[in-house]
Amino acid sequence: MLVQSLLVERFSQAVKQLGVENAPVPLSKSTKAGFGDYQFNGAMALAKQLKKSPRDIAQMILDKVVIDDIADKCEIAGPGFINIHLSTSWLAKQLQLANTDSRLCVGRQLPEKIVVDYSAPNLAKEMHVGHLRSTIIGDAVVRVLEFLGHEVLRQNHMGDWGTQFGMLLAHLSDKLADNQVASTALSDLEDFYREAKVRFDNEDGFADRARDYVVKLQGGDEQCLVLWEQFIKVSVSHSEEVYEKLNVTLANAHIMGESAYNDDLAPLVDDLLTRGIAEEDQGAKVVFIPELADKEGKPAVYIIQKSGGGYLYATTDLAAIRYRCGKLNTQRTLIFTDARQALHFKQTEIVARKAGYLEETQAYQHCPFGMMLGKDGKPFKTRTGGTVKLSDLLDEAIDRATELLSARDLAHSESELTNIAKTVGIGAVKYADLSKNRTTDYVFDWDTMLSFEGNTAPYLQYAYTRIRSIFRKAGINADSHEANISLENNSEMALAVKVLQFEETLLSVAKDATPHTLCTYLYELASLFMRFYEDSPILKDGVLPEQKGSRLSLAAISAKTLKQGLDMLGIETLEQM
RNA sequence: GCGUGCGUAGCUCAGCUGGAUAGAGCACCCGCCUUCUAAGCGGGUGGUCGCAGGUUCGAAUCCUGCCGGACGCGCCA
Repeated sequence: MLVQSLLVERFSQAVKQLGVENAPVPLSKSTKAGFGDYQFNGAMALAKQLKKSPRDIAQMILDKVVIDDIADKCEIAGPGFINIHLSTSWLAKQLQLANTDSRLCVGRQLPEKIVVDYSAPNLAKEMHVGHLRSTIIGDAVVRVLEFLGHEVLRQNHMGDWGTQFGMLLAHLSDKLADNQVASTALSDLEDFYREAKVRFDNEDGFADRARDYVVKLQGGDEQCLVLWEQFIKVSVSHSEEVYEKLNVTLANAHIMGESAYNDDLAPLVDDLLTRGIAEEDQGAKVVFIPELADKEGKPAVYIIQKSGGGYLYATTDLAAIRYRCGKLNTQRTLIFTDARQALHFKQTEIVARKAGYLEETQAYQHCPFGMMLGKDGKPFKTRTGGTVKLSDLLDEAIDRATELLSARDLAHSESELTNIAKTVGIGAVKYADLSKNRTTDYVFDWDTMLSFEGNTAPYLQYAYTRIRSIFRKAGINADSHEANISLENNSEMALAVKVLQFEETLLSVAKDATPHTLCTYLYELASLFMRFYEDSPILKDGVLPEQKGSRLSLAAISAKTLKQGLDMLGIETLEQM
């Protein structure tokens, strides 16, 4: 149900009848509870044009607008606002429809084929907290897009082909020669990387061997590839552990690492050269981009092949576009990486469009996110200067949840306790990250990240368990409870309006790739449910049977919406906590 | 130097196409558990929305300039 669109439609009809063509119809949710549910703000803007006072115009619009079926009353307020109070019976009817529909009356969009490129860890190292954002924001967007009916192709553009692999492979080959097994040698990737780096910097001849390995690897040397595959296999299994713990939908099948495009790099450079899009400059193959010229008219430079012959990530990303937009024929590509790469993707898009790898109808959307900073405002590091491993953060979250749970006197079994701690802890970490606007830098703080109070995932999960508990106690199946709804008090009304705003929230998330708006929505929904819960008793004595049925329906649709919404954030719900 | 994005309560952050008295959470203060889970609810303290102009009936939001710090700008990804 798209309430706002419906109202916009009605009001634009009315405005048209005033003889104004193409006037904007500024209509939005009301900013305050006393101002109705939605407000129309267009009367003021029309005052000059129609040479009438805004309040008179508001009255004229009210005379024309057909809205009696949706709204109980519309009133003119202040300079000429029209405050719309939705009809209680209409709201009740919409809620009932949603309550009996498995999709909560959220429509399916015209399906698009969409590639979502996210997570993309560097396989040379272990995943650290910085990878959290790309992974879970991307995953949430994927889930929303799929729920809305799109065909989504997840692609994990893993960093599995860089220069640093020479060093790592040289080190690994020595370890294996010492009869070590790859999985034990690589049990801690951070340590392994550090050891290799020390040797690279200090040990005679090691750096040369490392460089040799790079050349051999990119040249397709058999033995070298075997070694590489062992390394990748162990490293990928590390990431998979994290994905599993994080409840992320990324799987093995979604891996499309940098190496996957290796064979296409040389032909791609050839193609751009022969078509005159790229040229040689200072020994390198480059594309000049006049669209991004500086003040003196000097075009930006986009290097696709180094003077030594090596390829860069620009080449790989162009190849990725060729594959996704050419072979897979997708209509939209979403890429989640940090904001520092914004210029690179802008240039990549320009070049790809010029070369025709990207058609005009194909959208290419870089979805940047800010850096994670420490409390001092500098890039986040541990006290010793290293990064925080993602798996350590998640373990800490589960530990703190376990601690909190055992301090409570609840009759949970050991296995329930483990499950609740995991669900709450992981949920809290994910929500802390997802609830922030992704585009700006943000401060990492253990206590904020691992808080279980206020605007957090546990709050949402708790609201859900409260509802489940009511149904358990009443012995009623929440999924099949469809009693009539009648909205009688303010908290019921407010909750009802919020429930019906679910679909417009999802559309906004899908359009802008911003899951934090879904977080805000769910928090407001849960918050309104909590208020309803406090002042509208359901199972207590003195509640009339119809009232009980209606309130149970309201609780049921709230629970379904919460669960569905949390599911799209990749956050699990619980029956009890 | 040029470009991108940012500056909102003590802290962490929302604030969509300009709308009425700028909102949450945390922290702090005061209330609320013999009846649906207190990971909760109600109330309170706390703001020159970086500064100065401009556009507008109306600006945290749009434009310009300045200040502050962040990131990026030819062989890393």
